Amino acid sequence: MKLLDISEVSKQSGTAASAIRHYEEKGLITSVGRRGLKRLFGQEVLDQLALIELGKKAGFALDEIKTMFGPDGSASISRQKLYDKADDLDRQIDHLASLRDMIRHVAECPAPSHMECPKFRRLLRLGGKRTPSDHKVTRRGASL
Amino acid sequence: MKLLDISEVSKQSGTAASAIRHYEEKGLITSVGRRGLKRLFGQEVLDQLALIELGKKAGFALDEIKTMFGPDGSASISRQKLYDKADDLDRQIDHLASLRDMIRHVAECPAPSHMECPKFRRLLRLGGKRTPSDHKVTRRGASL
DNA sequence: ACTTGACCTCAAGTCGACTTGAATTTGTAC
DNA sequence: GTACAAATTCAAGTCGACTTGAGGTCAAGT
Repeated sequence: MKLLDISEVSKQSGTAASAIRHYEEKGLITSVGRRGLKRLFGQEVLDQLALIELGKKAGFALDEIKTMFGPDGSASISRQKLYDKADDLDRQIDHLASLRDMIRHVAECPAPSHMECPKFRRLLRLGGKRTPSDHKVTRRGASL
Repeated sequence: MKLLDISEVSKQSGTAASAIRHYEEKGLITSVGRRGLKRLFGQEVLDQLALIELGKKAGFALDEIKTMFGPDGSASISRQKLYDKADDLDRQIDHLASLRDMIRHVAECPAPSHMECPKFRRLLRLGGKRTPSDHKVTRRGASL
């Protein structure tokens, strides 16, 4: 298997070299060795970085990402914790959808002040509170 | 209309007093006056704080929230910008949904290593794909 | 042999959103 | 009129995720 130096990894992943070093230091990824001083990485690091990127976009801290998927990409974590995280995400998705609706509404509503618009106020209340009942379909396009 | 002092606002909104002061300093909210040194707020500040909370949950920076809804809660911003934000949110929701699917999958998949599971890799690629407007994401959450 | 440029380490800096602490000023309660 | 809790200001600290900078090392090309 071909080994990559840090600039190669950086180029292919779009992640800054300094960030890659940072991730290694934090234990999210591992270099397979060195040539002189220079780190060498296996191909799998690209997948791991993609995973890290995704986790970050989802708003997880590096430490959380690290515990979600083990250092080798395997799940060393309890099922329950994973389900909890998934539920967290569902909640966060609801928040985002609320805000999106609210913003679209603001863009269209003719009311002089948004706070005077009952629809807006409803959306606001909806976004701030947690209703265990409503499971909205928020995702566009692709199904699982 | 009844006026609230900061501790009342804090209690009713669940926002720390220090945070409320911080928001005022940044211009996201305004106190309507003082009694001695003490700030007095109108009822509307509660709605504004709810709005700020929501915006934060959606991953927006305070400055962004400030420009989204004017100081008085009115939209002083262009429609186009609002639509753009809404689109950002849609994109972010997709990311979250991808990660959620991935996590649920990890919790259930029997494959020895997730990277060996084609379904997992598909989900990873799906979540990692770059949209043209997707520059450096420095902050957690949405760009712009 | 030597210069170059990519890479290294380690410390310190940055940015956003607050929090914390110290010193001070009130309005109210006794 | 004095004590007290609650507010105030302002400066500095914290946390996460990096970035930046200074100074050092090394393999490869000329």
